Amino acid sequence: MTEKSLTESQAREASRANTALKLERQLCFALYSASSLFTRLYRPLLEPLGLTYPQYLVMLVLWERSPLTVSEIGAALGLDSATLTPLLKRLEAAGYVTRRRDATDERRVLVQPTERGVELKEQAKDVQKELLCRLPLPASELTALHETLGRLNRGMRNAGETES
Amino acid sequence: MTEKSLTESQAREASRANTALKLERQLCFALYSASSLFTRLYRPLLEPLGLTYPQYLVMLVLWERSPLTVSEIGAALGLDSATLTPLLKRLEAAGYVTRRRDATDERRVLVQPTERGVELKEQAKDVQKELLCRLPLPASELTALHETLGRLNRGMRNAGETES
DNA sequence: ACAAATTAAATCGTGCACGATTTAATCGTG
DNA sequence: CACGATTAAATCGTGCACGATTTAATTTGT
Repeated sequence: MTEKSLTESQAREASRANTALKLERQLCFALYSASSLFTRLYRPLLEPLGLTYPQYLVMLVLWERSPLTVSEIGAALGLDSATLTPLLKRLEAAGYVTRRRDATDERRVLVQPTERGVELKEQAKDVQKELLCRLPLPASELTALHETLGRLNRGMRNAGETES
Repeated sequence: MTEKSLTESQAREASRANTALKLERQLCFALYSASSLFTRLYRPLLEPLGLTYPQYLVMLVLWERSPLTVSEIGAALGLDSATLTPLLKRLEAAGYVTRRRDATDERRVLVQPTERGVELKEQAKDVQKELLCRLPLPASELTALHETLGRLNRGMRNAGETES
């Protein structure tokens, strides 16, 4: 390799790398903003139900299957007991869930929607309908986004487990 | 419309609506998880630099252009002074930025990387390279994701401004 | 059967996010 | 010029997120 070709090659290589790094920086902003804005879109609609966005996510999990232990909810959302315990206590205080020790294993706490918590599911559907109207993308794009995020998330979960 | 056809039509309609609502619920999880996992992937790499992820985002903004006022940083990231003021004070305490009142308008505070803060930019590039390796998607998919998120974010920003 | 290891939840400290309010500087209009 | 309106940042209170530690129940190895 001559001096010149080496320099050119290095320049091309550096340029490609810089493009990739720039894309990644843009992705930082895009992902952070998307998550914040999505939450912000939900907040005023959830407020009348007395739910914050993380509380809503927990209720979504519990509406699918219950009772669940704190750890099971945590596995579904990627949260630990330090975050969930106080959140669940607030949901309990609001009358939306019950928390009780599992009789067969006293270490576990079983969480389950109350009757009021189950009723909330129907009101939440109206919120979801309203939000869908406000989302500016066609369903096809939302599906594509969901799939891409799914691949990304699976990969990131692996990267997290496999790390040194 | 006969009883029967009405019922069938309604059933199809309800089914389509339920599919859309389910997609939206899945998107809630996917977006929330993606943002959390992305942050979690960055965290151990940023920790040696003494930066949290939000602090890193602020530095990314300041590396592009500075000095900026608190409001300008806030506009770039969708954050208000209640969040930024303490964060910037921590960055200042770490020696990465300076904060000073704008002489031409004493209401504003100008924020600017210190020499140390500028040096950090190079170390951050190594972090970005490392993270890119750990990301499980090809550049083409990352680009597509960035574009889709861009459309979504523009739309959500409008929806937020236009709301009742 | 029992001690050590493991597991589940709770607790503590720090930092981010945000609505609401406060303080201070600037601007606009009479 | 002056005074009310606006703007910028800071402050306060509440809730989420997470690393690290603690407490208590269960499991494992002998």
